[in-house]
Amino acid sequence: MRIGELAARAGTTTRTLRYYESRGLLTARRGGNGYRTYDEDDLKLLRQIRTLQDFGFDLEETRPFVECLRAGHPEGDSCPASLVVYRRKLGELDTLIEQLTSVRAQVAAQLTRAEAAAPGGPEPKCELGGHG
Amino acid sequence: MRIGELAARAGTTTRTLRYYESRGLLTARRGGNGYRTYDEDDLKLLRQIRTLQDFGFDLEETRPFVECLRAGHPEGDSCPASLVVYRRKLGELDTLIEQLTSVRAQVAAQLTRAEAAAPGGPEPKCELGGHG
DNA sequence: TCTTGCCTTGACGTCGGCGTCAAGGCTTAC
DNA sequence: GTAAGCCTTGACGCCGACGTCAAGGCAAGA
Repeated sequence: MRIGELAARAGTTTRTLRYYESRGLLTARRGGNGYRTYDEDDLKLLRQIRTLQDFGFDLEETRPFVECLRAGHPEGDSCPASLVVYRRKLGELDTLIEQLTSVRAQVAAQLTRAEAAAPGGPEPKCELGGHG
Repeated sequence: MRIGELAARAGTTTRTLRYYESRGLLTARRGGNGYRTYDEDDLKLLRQIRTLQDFGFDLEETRPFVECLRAGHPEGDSCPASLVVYRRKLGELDTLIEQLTSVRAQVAAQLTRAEAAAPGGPEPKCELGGHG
C-alpha cells in the first residue's frame, strides 16, 4: 500500500509518516515511480508507535519497540530494552501524578481561602436550614 | 531597585522580567538614565506570577491575578476573575490526573504482560521457598 | 488532452517561555 | 583612562511533533 492508505489506516497523516521516516523509524521501500510502499508489518509497527505516543511517550522512547519488531519479535515489548522504557515511564508517571496531586491540593486550598476572604460571603456549598 | 536586583530577589532572570513586560505583565518606571525602576509592590506582583507559574499556570492565566493586585486588592486572588482561573485549573488538573492515572495503569498492565511472556522467567518479585 | 488526485522533496511556520548573543551606553572603582 | 559590571534594545535559537505551502511528477478516468 502507499503512504496515503497507510496513514488513513493508522489514523494519522502522510506528513507524520514522512517525519517518522526522517527520524529513522518506519522505513519504506520504493516503487518504480518513486512512491513509498508499505506492507502489513509496517502498519503494525506504525500502530505500535501511535499507541505509545498516545500514552505520552516521546518518539525516541518508541525506538526500542520499533527495533524489537524489526528484529522479528512478535510484539514491540518482547525485548528487554522496551521493558526498561516501560519501567522508566512508570516512574516518571508516578512522579508527575504525585506533583500534580500536590499542586491540585495547593490550588484547592488557595481557592478555599480566597473564597472565604471574599466579600459577599464564601459561596456556601450547602445551606444548613433555611431555604430562601 | 533596578532589574537585576528584582530578578535576584524573585529568583529569576532579567530576561524573564523583560519578557513579562513585553507581555504586558509587570510594567516599569524609568530612571533618568533609561534604566527600569521597581518597588516592593512590583516584587509582590512578580512573586505572584512566579508562584502561579510554579503551579503550572500559563502566563496568560496569571493576568487576572496581576490586574487584581494592580487594582489595589490585597491579594492577587481577591478578585472573581482569579477565582474563575483557579476553578478552571482545578478542573484541568483533575482531568489530567485522571488521564495520567489511566495511562499509568495501562502501561503497568503492558509491563506485567510483557514480563510474563518474556523468556527466562517473569522476574519474580518474591521467592517462595528455595533460595539458590 | 485535460482534469483530478495521488505522490515527491524542500523549506518555513507553530507554540511558550525564555536563553543567548550582539552592539552599545552609563557608572563606579582603581 | 580604562576595566568591570551594571543597564539598554534587537534579534535569532531552542525544543517536539508535526502543519502547511510551494512546485512539480505520475496515474487514471472522461
